Amino acid sequence: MSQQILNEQEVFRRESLTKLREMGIEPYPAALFPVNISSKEIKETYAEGLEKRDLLINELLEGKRVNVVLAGRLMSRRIMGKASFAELQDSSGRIQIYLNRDEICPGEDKELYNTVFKKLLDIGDFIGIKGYVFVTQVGEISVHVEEITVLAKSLRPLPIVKKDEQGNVYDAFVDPELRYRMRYVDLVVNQQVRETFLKRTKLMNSMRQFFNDHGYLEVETPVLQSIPGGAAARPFTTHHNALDIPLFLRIANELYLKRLIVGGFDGVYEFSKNFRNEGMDRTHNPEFTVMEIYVAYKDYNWMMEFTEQLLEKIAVDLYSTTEVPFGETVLNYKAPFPRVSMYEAIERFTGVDISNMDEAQLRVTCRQQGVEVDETMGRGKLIDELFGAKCEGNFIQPTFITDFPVEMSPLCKRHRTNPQLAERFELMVNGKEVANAYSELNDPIDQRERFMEQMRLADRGDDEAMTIDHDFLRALEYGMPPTSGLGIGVDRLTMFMTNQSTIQEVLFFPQMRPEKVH
RNA sequence: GAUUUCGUAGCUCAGCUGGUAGAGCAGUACACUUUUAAUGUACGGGCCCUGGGUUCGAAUCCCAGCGAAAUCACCA
Repeated sequence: MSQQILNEQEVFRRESLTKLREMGIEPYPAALFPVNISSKEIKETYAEGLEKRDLLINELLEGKRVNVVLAGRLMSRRIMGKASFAELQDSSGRIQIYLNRDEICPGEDKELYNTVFKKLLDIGDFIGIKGYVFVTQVGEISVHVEEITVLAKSLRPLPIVKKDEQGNVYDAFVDPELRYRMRYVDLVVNQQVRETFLKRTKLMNSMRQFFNDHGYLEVETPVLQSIPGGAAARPFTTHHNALDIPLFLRIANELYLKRLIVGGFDGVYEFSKNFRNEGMDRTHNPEFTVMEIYVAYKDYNWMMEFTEQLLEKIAVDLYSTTEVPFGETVLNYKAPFPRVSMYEAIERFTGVDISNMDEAQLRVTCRQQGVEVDETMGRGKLIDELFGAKCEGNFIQPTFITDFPVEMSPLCKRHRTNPQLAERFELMVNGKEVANAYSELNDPIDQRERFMEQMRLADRGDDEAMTIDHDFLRALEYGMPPTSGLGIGVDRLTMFMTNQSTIQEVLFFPQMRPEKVH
């Protein structure tokens, strides 16, 4: 057991804790506190229709007196002798509270105000108050406190962020390392961080509602998989002791959802935490969330319409408009979105029509366009590189890119009119991929061949090639109806919908190197 | 993985060409019965990320390490 080294302020707070107990006040009481209103409800309910003069003189208010019980953290104090103002922060926001010594301590004993409130309580402590609503001389809706209860003592000083009348913020808690490592502090102190995460939840709820309204079923599929399929990525590996087998954290849930379509469900979706053992940067975290949905008897054209309706709904649910600011621009999610085929996109941004080129011609074209390529790259990979380098970043407003090379899409049905292409689209927003969808490959023989092709790639040294999943093939052999599937990067979509430029800002607890202990 | 920048009080930050530390907020004490970045007076608070080196002397210069951020590379 190592001795915790306390700074001066932590020592004071522990002393206050002891003194509270000596006074017979339990700093961590067990009983519930009968909260009956939130700070936001008070402000919304009483904001209108009350003349401040009417309310200022409390005696005049006897008839309209509004008793409230609320609780939260003490976030600031302005002590003026026998009266004090403070701010209480609950999950809905902050409200000013007013304490008067002789009202809190009606008898001779003034300890509760003089000692407990003024000395032993600190910023960050949880308290409960009972009192009534009033409006101050300058018009701020406040709570006049009649009873105060200690609910939980805070032993560490919070960063103090102050704001002036113009809304300028002083001493903001901004160090990203501290904010990510101690997200709880970040959330207490930075209102806008809290807003971002509320929007994230709203976004996911909006998606759920959309899918449920269509009658699709939310399901759960295995996170621990013995064959990490459905995507091309390096997995995290683990081991099951009882079975004595290696297991992998899923890199995708696609193959399981398709098994459920085989099983007879019309539409299934899952918010899937996926895990990929790859690099981290401002758009990649080792664990991340993808929403995948599979709908039977549909194709990728249907899915495009479904996707743009979904995105439009999300924007409206979050902002009551389809226009969402992002960085310097405004993204407009008003459906329909433009559809651009990959060949068209490449022609638009390079002036070269590659639709009839073979591998050798493509390699020359790439080099002419200044795209680095090597001899191991096949036709599909070359097109992908060309698109990534020359086109991708140009699609700022929501745009569907359609008809990818079939080699890059081993789980996707061949295009109905061009067997070199796949019936696949990606939704690009702000130059980044947000969603990916297929007319799903349901021909078991073609699927087996595609897996074999992946194995050949693996033998050639492509460590991202997919592993063959025999049970999945068996499922397809029983028959999967024509199906369209869609995957949406929830973290990335949240970034775009909340105007954040790093994934860390939309994950409560982004992956960090372990903190050093000393 | 590469490059660059950063790491000083609980928080936000100063600290020049080397002379072992400052401010604001927060804290402590006192005053103050409607303040709101409350105010006034006084006082505390530092392994200057860690470890080496150069030097009479290092927060400062050099090297290494640890952590973070940005850019690039990689990456369905």
